[in-house]
Amino acid sequence: MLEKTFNPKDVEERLYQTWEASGAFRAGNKPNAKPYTIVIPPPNVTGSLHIGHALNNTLQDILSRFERMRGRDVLWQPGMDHAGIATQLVVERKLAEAQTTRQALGRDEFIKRVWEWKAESGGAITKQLRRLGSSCDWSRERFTMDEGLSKAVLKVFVDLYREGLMYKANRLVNWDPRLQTAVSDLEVENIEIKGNLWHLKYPLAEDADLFIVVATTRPETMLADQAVAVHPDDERYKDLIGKKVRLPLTGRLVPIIADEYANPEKGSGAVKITPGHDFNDYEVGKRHGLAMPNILTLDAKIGVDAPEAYRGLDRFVARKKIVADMEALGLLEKVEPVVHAVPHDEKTKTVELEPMLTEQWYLNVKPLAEKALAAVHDGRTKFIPQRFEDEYFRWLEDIRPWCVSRQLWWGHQIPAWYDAQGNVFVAESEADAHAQANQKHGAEVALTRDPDVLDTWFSSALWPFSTMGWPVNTPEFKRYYKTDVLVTMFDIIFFWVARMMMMGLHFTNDVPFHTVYIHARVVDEKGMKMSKTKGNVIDPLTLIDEFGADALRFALAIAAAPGRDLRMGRNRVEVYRNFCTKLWNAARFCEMNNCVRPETFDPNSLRSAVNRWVVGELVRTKTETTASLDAFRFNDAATGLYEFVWNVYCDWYVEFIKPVLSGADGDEKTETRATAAWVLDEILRLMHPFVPFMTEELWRVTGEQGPARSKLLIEEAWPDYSAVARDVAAEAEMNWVKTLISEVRSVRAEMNVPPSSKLPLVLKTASANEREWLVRHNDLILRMARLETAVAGDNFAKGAAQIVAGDGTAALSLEGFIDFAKERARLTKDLKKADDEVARVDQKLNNKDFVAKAPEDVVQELRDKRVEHLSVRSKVQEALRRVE
RNA sequence: GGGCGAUUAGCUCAGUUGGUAGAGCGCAUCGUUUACACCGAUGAUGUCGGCGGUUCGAGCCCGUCAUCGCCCACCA
Repeated sequence: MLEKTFNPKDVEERLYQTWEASGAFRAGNKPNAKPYTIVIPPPNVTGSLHIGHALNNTLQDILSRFERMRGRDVLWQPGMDHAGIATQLVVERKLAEAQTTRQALGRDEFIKRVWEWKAESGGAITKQLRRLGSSCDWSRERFTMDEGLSKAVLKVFVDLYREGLMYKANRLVNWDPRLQTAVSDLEVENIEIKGNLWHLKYPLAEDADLFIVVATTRPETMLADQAVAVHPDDERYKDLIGKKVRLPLTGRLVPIIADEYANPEKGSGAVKITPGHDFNDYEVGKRHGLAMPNILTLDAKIGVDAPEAYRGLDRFVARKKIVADMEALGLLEKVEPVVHAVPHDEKTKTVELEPMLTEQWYLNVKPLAEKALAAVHDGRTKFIPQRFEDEYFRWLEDIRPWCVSRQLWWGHQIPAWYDAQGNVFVAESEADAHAQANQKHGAEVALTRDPDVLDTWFSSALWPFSTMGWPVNTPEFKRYYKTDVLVTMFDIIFFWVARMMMMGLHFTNDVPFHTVYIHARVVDEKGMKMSKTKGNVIDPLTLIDEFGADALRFALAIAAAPGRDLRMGRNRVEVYRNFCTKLWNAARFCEMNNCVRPETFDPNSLRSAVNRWVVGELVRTKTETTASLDAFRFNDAATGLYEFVWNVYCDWYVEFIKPVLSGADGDEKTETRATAAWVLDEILRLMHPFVPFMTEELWRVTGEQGPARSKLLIEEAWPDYSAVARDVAAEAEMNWVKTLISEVRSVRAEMNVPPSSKLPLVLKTASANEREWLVRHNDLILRMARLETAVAGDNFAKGAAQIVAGDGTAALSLEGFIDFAKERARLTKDLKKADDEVARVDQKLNNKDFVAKAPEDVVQELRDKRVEHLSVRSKVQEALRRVE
């Protein structure tokens, strides 16, 4: 028995456990089937499920369940990312609460604590993914810091080093002074802030009364100035090139140089050059062989190489002091307020990053990028929507070396060891490094390992194949790689997608996936990006608690236009909870009317038109749903199902069959019960990828009667209706019925008769004055009677006939009406088709411009067509007359 | 500065090769007659952002402008 309402809380957990225990999620269940693989974008181990995850995983789950039902051997590979910086920060915060620091614990102990923390709370997000219904193969869950994945990381690093692509270099890098680590170009967020452009006077060495004015937003860097640059063609400064200025505050002499980098239009036209603290100046410095001193410490304070007055000052304090000192010296010409973009850390957006000269590991990604570009250009991997390919191309075409080292503790430690002389030995193991060192030195020497770890995205880049056991050529790797589709968002195309493409192609010689589906970005109801600070975050778990996972999933799926913003709010989920309830109640209707699944059911042998019609609509819906999912049009698939369930099955079909089900027993009633139950069953299959919990529960309860179910719904097959003939006549009849009913509805409105929801019963429930009207319009009655005969058998017609005959104005013969209705529907349709064709042709031919401009043979062809259509038309018309 | 996306009913959005504008929510009126008030019926509401072009015909194609959003670059 079905409860009056569906209570998600009561069934979701139980059903999930049933599924998991059944082994339905496991890959390899169908060894002879074609594999279908999705690797999950691994959530951060520190993470908790947010609404974006909910969308991402709903879509993956829909695909997984759909393909599983279509008979594929599905591997949905789950796992988590160690998320270097994020995780380290979380654990450090915990340490701070315990009044200690990672430095106090030491590296090994700290790492141990991180693993402990991971063991404690690391499962949170996977539990939440389960609540959503995600059918991942949990037996294959991976973590980027697992032994196997770490081995893959080591091998990749060492191989790239041996190929000469991985190297160490001392360069200017984006430095986070708070975390004290390098970050990659991608992790820099430029934020516009209000600042000042200070115009500083630098006295010439030869004559302190003469000045050259430089403009800067960062006066504190003048302590490390190495030159003043002017444009070689700048008339104002031509004579000064080669002379020297005496830097105020430090008293150092630096040259005035000519370099095209100086832009005469900007500032004063002369620019101070600080190669150690600015990316452009760094290039200028290299060109002119300038020294590159660093006057900042790693936490962005003024360092020991600066004049004593400034040492130890924070960079912003030093800035104020330097401006004040310059002003006091009369060397501040003017201050101009400017808005300019300043690099910030991407995570908190609160720390200004500092260009810092440090030694880091770099990966020359250029050769890898070329392969990655080619693979998308030649279509081995395609993006949905396609426009993201352009972004991908743009980034890869202009790619710069990837700074892969991070000065953190949590992550994959770089497999490089140094001897006392600083020689580097890169190896997959310490023993191997020692072996290399021994060979070089001819004796055992002490080695120290590089303390740095790799960028988190380095291991993420290997995810599609490292999770399959690579570099070992495992059966899984052979079977499930390459994967089929990557479902992700546009914000990590560069961070992750492009890098997986590069690494995948380089190390496996194949693309990691043939399709990249870029899903929407979920924003709040006002279109604002969700963020904790704004307080507009919608918690998917709260929504699941309130409306059920099914409602949330359907709400996400039906709104899932790729690559755009998706506004999500509570009331949207409510709408689809209502839809789920509607389906539940349709099932209750069937149950109450003893619509039990028959032992066998042949959709082709149905006699009643309404049953044949609903089967046809079902077939159409299945075809469209399949096509939509094949094309990743989740919204179209969901919309089609919504409309079929609500507008076709509930609004029309259920209403139409009520009189039959309440009528006398007989073949028609038996047939209708069977059809109602069968179509409901098929709805459950089609809906299951979207709404897995409710459909599985309905599958279970409806299985309590009729033939026993052999499988869970999750294990069932996607419908195949190739043997079901679509009954065009039944569809035409139903369209006719619907048209007539709307005629009656408008008549009722005209007559001011209260509308009724049970319109197919209009004749039975007619009020006295309505009946009177109907009698007056006997013609319409007859038509209703005829069509209802065709649709629902004798019951309707009898009802109609009773009304009419009861008033003594008409009597009705029922014979021949079925054939009549069918034939008429077919002919009317043909007639309309012919009329449309003729009208279309006429429209063209009546257009003088067209006739004048179009080529002769085209016009003649249309004339011939017109004649042809007219002859068809007259034939059809004649046939129609005969029938009527 | 360069690029991309959006602009359709009060709100949120569909609209797949150009052919008479759609849904849900909301609103108004009515209705508890064998599933469902998390419901049913009916109804009102649109110069499809502006202007120009191509076409017999444009929400859809082209140009241009406007507003909003995103990405990249610059950062003296």
